[in-house]
Amino acid sequence: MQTYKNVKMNLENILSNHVKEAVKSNFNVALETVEFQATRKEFAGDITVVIFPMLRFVKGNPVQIGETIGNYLVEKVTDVKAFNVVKGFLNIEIGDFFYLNFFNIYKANETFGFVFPKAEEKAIMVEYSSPNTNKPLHLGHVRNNLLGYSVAEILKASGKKVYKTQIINDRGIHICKSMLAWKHYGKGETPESTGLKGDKLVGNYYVKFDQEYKKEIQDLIAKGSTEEQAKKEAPILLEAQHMLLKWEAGDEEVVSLWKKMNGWVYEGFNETYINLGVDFDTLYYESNTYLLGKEFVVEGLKSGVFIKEADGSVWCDLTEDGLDKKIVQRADGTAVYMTQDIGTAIHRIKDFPDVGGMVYTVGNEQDYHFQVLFLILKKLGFDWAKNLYHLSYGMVDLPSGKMKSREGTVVDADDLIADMSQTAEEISEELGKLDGYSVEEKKELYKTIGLGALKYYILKVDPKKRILFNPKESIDFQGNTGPFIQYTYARIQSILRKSELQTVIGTDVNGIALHLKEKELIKQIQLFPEVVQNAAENHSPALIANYTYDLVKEFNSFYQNVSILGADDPNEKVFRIQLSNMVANTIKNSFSLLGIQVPERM
RNA sequence: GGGCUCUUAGCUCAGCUGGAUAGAGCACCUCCCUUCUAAGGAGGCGGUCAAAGGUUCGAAUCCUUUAGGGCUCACCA
Repeated sequence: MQTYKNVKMNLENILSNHVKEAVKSNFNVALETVEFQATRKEFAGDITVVIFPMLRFVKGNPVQIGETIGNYLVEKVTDVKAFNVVKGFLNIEIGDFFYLNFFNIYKANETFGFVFPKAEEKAIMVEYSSPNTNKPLHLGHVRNNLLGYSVAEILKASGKKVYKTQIINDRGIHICKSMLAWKHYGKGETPESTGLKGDKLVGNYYVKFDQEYKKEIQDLIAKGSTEEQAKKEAPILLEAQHMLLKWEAGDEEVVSLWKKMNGWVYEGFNETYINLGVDFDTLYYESNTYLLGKEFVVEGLKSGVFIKEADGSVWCDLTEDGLDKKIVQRADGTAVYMTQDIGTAIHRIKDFPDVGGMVYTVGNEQDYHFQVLFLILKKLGFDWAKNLYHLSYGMVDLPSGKMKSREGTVVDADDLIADMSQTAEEISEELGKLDGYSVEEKKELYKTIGLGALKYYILKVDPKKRILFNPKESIDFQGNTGPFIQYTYARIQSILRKSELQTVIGTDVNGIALHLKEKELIKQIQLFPEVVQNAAENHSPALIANYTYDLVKEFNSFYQNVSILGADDPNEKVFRIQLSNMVANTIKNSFSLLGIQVPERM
């Protein structure tokens, strides 16, 4: 397994200088860098020096150069036990002491791989979720939430202070539509009276509006209107537009209905967030921020970043940067989407002065929007504008194609979570697992497993790629899946429980000779900090997911081929038990970055 | 049409500064439960890395062109 080619274990740091010295003393050339990679499994060795890049500076045969460096290292570096050269690759074998030493380091540091935030470093604000308040969350939001949450956790683990936030789109014609339909057809229904989740209830009225709207269009067409006319003139639509105006004017009745229905939605959303295991440190509401950016339009005009047209509209000319001209304020003086986002960004920095950058988790259909937004903020002269990142992700497709609310092919988030638990239950029952557990314990476990499957299935894919969400495969528990990894964790816990029952004698770990599988495991664990940093830099939970899978595969192979509790030497037994514990610990830490829980038994 | 982006095994995906014979899972075929949890392990089958050029000692990876898919180019959000 060779997932991370650029292995930067401590080894690399140790060896780098020695290799440079070897080249210096033998060839009288000062190298700036040395290229390392993990040794392929079919060759003996732990780490490999690539000789090819040196050929530009050192003249000669790569094999001979490799031999020379290898001899030097064996002689001078205690950790280097042996070497072999294949073509331009110098494979170095490391002594067991290095691994045993790492083993002792890890034992003393349970949060191995996590970095604590430095006080002087700026915080990062991560925005995700950001739904409309007129309908329930669906599969697309699930991807957004999981990605945003996970990236926030990964950034934390990499040593950043993080604020999680969202902007709630609580304003606009869409919520008026639900309100209107509820007023006309709702008969005073509430979540309590219907037993429905608030967001579901409001969503139903949004659908109801659409149905009535369509009916009215048909009626108008029957009476002789064109379709285009009818779409614009349907009474219910006009009423909704009127309602929006009243809302903006602060009409008491409209505002109180708006507050009531949005309140229902928030309660419903919260339930979904709790089920998904995501949370927020601070919230922003569009109804509070939509007017914000305007003062900076004035500033931008002063500094010449923006230009006012004859009709009064304000523009930002980005043609020199290869983009278009972008409107930032309408002729009537009202704010557009872009203005609002400018205002919100500035507002956030004012609220949290320790924030020095932001991550926006928003679908890739808005790539252009964010490119423009970031550029405008730079032009306005904010120093934090260079630390903005659009965490852009692809759509979630179904085997039947795109999700379309009109065609009823939208996968509801709550239904999805419930389905996953249900399937976890069916499979577990069939396998006869968990016999003798209480109903509550089982229920909890099914949820953990079902959610583990869902989260892993979504997070293991590179964010920028589209996901094909195949319901059948997403609940698969074999192979590269969340439950498979959870299962391995649970199995290790079982080993640890059993090991407690046995009297374990001996703790002298230093005397033992390492099995190949044990070395592989330790190497994989050693990569963890590097993977976390890499994932943080690339904003990619997929790196964490695939790393964990590799680790688990490595462990399973170990588990099947090496006796843990039945080791001959008591010291070896202790070592293997503790090594298993290290693996479990790493799985747990790694999965916590994906927001996935690990069960003690399953 | 302009811009951005994706294309790797039958299917779903890894492959991170260019390195050794391109890797997993699913599916299909062989083996392995009297041994710490078989939701597991060992192996087999399966590839023109969309296509063609170029750069390089070396390209799935970088550059150019082409084909196909997606997104986007509103005084909507």
